Amino acid sequence: MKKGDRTREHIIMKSAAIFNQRGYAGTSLNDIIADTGIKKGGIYRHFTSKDEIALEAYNYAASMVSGKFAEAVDQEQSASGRLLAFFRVYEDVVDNPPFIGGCPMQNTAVESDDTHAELRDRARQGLHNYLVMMKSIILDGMKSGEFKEDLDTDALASFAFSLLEGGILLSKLDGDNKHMQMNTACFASYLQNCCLKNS
Amino acid sequence: MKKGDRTREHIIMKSAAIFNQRGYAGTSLNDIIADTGIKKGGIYRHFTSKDEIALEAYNYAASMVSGKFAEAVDQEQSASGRLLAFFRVYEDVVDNPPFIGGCPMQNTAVESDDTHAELRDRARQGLHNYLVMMKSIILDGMKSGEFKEDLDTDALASFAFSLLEGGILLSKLDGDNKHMQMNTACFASYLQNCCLKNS
DNA sequence: TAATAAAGGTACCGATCGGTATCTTTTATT
DNA sequence: AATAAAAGATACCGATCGGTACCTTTATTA
Repeated sequence: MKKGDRTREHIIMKSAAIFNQRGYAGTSLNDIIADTGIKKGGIYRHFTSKDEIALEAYNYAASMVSGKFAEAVDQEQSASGRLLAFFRVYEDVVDNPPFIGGCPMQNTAVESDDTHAELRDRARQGLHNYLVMMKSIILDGMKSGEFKEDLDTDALASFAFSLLEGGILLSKLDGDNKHMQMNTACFASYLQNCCLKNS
Repeated sequence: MKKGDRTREHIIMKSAAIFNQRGYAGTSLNDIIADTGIKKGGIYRHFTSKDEIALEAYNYAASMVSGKFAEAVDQEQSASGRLLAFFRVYEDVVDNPPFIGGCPMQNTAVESDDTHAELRDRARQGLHNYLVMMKSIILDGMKSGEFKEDLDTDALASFAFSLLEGGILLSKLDGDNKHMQMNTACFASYLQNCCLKNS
């Protein structure tokens, strides 16, 4: 691996952290210069524009989070456990989120939905991927006999993911993990009382 | 009412729409000038800074939404109906949100949590107000016998509000109200199966 | 209607924005 | 070790940023 490639990765990692905390419009090249220690000329050797940095940075941040999701899901056997694993990744969103600044999909969705079509489309694609993952978990649970057979997979996936993202929002804004914790407990009891076969 | 006061309100209304769509960092004074038709000198006669405009604009947008919440809640008699009324306000978040750009609290929370302390504090105060409202509705439902007596009001309020905000996020990002609709249905069935007295 | 206060427009300020041309230094290749 | 290629720093570009001084116009009051 060449020096330049390592530098490029370094820029992406550092700027991903800044973009995920301050947003696209709220991040300037001088912020990136300050955090990477690389001057403007050095940065623009590896990227053609701020836009390109932002897109690469989003990919990096999103892949970090999805890696932690996959890791948490793989540790669980039951469908219920796998759905709840998503919540565990964000259980300490206040002090130890899977990526600094919180959920990249959420941050990008909220900032870019009306302003930056390319970033919004990536967030949208991420959303679809997660919903597909969750629906697949739910379907497995139905096939294995863990869940009732008449569950609406679309509805349950949207429900779970909305609750997760909403919990992240509330806990980050309040500076208190309690909202995530209570949501996780409520979702667990919902699965128990409304989705499990013997309920 | 003097001319200047009307102009000030006009600036606040217009800029509230811009800020709620593009965010604080993403909105420039030239954007406000373009939308209001008032030149910089005219604007700065009524405000001391972009910050002051943004804070007033947030108050305006937030009050618009909370007015629609109050209106929707007042139309319902039961505690379940009142909780579901919050969802109805955002049932067509894609094409007809209570305020253009979506939920001001959500937008402000996500953009300003790491960057603009004053705006973040207003969003945080708004969150607390809504949670208090919801807890009060739940408590009323418990007292009236509609709800079980052992409900955790904090948990149910966080749960409901998280689901609402998460649904707004998903539906706006996806450009499809279905997530809000499914969440509303799921929440209704949760109330039915887990909160009502005879369940 | 004349005087005065309020409101808004014009033109500018220094700072910062994203981006580029060019030069020097470092790295990799032979 | 010599040389070529890659990487990074410096210095600049025009445009736009938020903000202000000052002047003209419009409302308001006497």
